[in-house]
Amino acid sequence: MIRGARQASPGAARLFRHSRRLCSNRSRNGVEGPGTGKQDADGIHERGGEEGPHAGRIPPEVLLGMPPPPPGQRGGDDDDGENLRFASRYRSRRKYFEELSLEVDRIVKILLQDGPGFSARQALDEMNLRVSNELVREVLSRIVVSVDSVNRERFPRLAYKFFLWAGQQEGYHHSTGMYNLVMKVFAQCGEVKAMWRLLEEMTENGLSISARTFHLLICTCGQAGLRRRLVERFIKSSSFNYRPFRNSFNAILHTLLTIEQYSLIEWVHQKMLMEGHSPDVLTYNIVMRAKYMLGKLDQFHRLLDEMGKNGLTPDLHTYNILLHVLGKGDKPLAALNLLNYMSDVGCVPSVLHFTNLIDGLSRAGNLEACKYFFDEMMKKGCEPDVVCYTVMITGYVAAAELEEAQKLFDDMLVRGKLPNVYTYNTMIRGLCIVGEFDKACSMLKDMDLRGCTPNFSVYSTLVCRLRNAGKDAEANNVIKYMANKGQYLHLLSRFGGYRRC
DNA sequence: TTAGGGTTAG
Repeated sequence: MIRGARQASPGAARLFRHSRRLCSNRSRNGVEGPGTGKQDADGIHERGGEEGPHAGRIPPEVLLGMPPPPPGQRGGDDDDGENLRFASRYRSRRKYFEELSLEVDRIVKILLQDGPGFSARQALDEMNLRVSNELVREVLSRIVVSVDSVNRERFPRLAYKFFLWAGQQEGYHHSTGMYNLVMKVFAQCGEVKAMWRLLEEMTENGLSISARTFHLLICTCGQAGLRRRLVERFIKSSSFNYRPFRNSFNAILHTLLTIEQYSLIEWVHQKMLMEGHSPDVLTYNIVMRAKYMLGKLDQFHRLLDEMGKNGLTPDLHTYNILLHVLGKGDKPLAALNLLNYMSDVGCVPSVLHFTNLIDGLSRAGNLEACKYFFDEMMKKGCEPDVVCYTVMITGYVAAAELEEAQKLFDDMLVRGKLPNVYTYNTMIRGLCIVGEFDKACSMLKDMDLRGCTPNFSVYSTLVCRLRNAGKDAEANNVIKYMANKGQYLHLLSRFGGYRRC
């Protein structure tokens, strides 16, 4: 047993599981199911011993970004040579990734042993590795996904030790992406000062700074004042890799949108105008979304007008937000006109547009219009997907029309659309609302049967609703069910014993 | 990381 691994936290165990995680069948909600591999006494999963086409390693077709050609599909004498070349390339790439994965395993083991009496640096030197971008990225990525509350002091040090060592190897230079990965480890562990030091180092080394760097840093700024200062720094920075200036502003605005900093978007937009940079469609779309989120609908419409006056043509994103706004404002007729207009100007509405509209209408409580557009969408040959179904179901659940919700739920199964964790959560909540607790509980099991791993919210919804209905025994059964599967044990305390939610 | 859509409760 390696030293270091003996005290392995679940995060340390994940360091070894990560490559398998990539090749395992992830559940539809993106939440890991319980590990199925063998475990040793320390909780570190052994490699191998699995069956199936993806056992133990990243499927090469995933890494290659292309599927292997199905046997027989590329037949014909002329294709034989190409098939052979493809197969050979495929095999050599697979071998490369298998070897890479083994090297990463060894490096991780060495890093975990680092401490008094063991120099990880020396052990890494002795490996005589050829350091590549892929190798460094994979090691750092494993650390990123393995950080937890137990190792959050140790892992940044290990990551940085490896990062420093790798940066000193001949023929290898850290890229912006690699700095971002270490920064991500620091961010996860609250090492804010270290992140800023890395930023300085990137600048000193002449590396460009990306929107990702900005994203990582802005998330560490707790105060609005700090966020503004960071924005200013990025706008002025010659190493920020977006030029001309409008693109720098747009990159910043877009990042702010992803972290829901709507007021800051307004501020940056004003700054952009004051500095004389003209907005483009992307700028308008982002700022309009921010205005909508802030409830400033008058300004939203003013911007829309202004956009047209400035000669900018709305794009599919503009239509998306506009349809949602019309739906939320319960304006189905205007929405219908807009959909027709979109088709006329060659921007054919997609399932996303219909979903956005239906979502808005459902929030406005106009289920009749939701159903109308849902049917219209299908008439136009646009197949509703799981999100669209879920939006419709959510509308019916909100109106406590469970029969309709159930019909849609059944319909999506018939049409081969698998419900996901959002859909189940909504159905379970709806069934609880109308007092159908037995059905709600059986739906939880149905999820598992269909390979959809419940997330903690699903359990939480069910437990809280059961408790609020005075069904403490049933609630405890759900908690036991969850615990028996070994899921979310670290969150068990949130249920707070036997009290009501 | 220059883009789109969905749940809940805390």
